[in-house]
Amino acid sequence: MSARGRSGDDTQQQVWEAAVRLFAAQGFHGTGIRELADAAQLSPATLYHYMGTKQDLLFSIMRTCLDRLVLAAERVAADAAQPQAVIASLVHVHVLTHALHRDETTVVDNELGVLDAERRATVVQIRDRYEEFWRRAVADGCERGAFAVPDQRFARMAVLEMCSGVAKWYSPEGEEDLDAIATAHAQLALQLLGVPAPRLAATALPEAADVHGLVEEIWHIQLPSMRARTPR
Amino acid sequence: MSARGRSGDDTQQQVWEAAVRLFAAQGFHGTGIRELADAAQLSPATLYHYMGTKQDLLFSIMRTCLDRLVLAAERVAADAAQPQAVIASLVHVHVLTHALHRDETTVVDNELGVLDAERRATVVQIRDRYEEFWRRAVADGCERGAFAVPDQRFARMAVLEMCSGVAKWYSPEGEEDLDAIATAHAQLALQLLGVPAPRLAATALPEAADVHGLVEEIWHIQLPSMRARTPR
DNA sequence: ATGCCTCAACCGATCGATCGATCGAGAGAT
DNA sequence: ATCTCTCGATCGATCGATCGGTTGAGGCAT
Repeated sequence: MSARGRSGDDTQQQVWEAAVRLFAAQGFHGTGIRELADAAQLSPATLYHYMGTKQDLLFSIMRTCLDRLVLAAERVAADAAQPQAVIASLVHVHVLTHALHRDETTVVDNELGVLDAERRATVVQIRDRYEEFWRRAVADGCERGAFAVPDQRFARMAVLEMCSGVAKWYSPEGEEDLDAIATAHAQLALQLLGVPAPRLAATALPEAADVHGLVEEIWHIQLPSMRARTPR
Repeated sequence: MSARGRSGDDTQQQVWEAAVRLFAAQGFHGTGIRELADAAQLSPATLYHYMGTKQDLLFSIMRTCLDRLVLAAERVAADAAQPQAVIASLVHVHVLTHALHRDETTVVDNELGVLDAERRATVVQIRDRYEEFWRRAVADGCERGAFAVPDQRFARMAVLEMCSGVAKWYSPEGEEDLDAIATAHAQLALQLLGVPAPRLAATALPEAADVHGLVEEIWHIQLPSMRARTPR
């Protein structure tokens, strides 16, 4: 299928990984074409065969990452019924994936301004679709009296920011179990939303195994068997 | 004091403002020397007289911004006694200043990786000193039984992220009153920290006027007289 | 099997533009 | 006379992107 070398798919993935790593570490404008080509083990000219322009590459990264989030949110929202359960699942998925893909998160969050107006609008639209799931979950919980917040918009942005922030400090070398982190953040999110302590204790948090299956399918990854998925 | 033109202090400030605006909008590497000089109404050579190297300028911006935050946190921590009041004041100051100086916040948060190792370490050290005030406030509240969180570190990072996030969506053209936003976030932070609703209602939130004085002094700005500082 | 064709994969060389930074010189104030 | 401030001109390096051209595997007719 190819002339001397890796298959196209392998190369495509190497370009993706190199770009995400370098863009996250040094920024889009801080990463040169030659540097990117070296990291992907290609010549600059060959790199263009795969990525189009540099901005094309950035755009495809952002689009892919956000599309996956939207897809996951659709599934979660379709499954769970109680607003608390929806929030808990959204938080679990968000925290899990943002911690596992810190570099992607960094790129999506920091380099939006690099895109031209048209592409930025496209990306923002996908992001808004994602946030819409959170908006509905918060509004739903408030209507049913499950949540109590001074302002729904503030609360939504606060929960989103606090979950995305995990990508800024999480390190896989740390001792914390990822599911424990996700569960703790689900609890913090529900507390932020004004769920009283007694009712919080009675809330059934999502099964980690269910979330894992969803994440593994959409992100095409194999989660390491995490500790204590089914306690002894 | 100068040859034909503004005074040195004025020029310095114009460089600061141009740099903060451009670095925030296009990133450090995305902003050229000539572009920066144009925005500050200087020639590229004159620009170097004021900023040193480009990275010197970035470093001084970050240092100044974070020093102000630390100074404000020291004052707040010295004034208030109850952990709830400390958190509420920290949140109020943080939200107020991050909303009023969105560009500074963007630069400090996004361009840390640009600095060389030594300067980055210096900046991180100041940031850590700031976060230490939050750590103590959370720990204090937990020890006294005022707060209830699954993990103090997670809670601290969550509150910080949610407050900083205001800079990402706040617009001065919006209808919301800044003090109302800050107060709402103080309430959300206390809820996140597990303060039960009844006790929260009984908590005295900081007087907006006090916080305003602190902010005006440290940031050298004049806050517009805000609506309903003393409700009729 | 053999020869031929096509096309994705790949690259050395190089384009014009821009990058960050510096120099020496001049202008004006003290 | 000295010092601060100003700038046009220009440095070498690097930028993103494109060019023409080589390679070799897979398909096809013989």
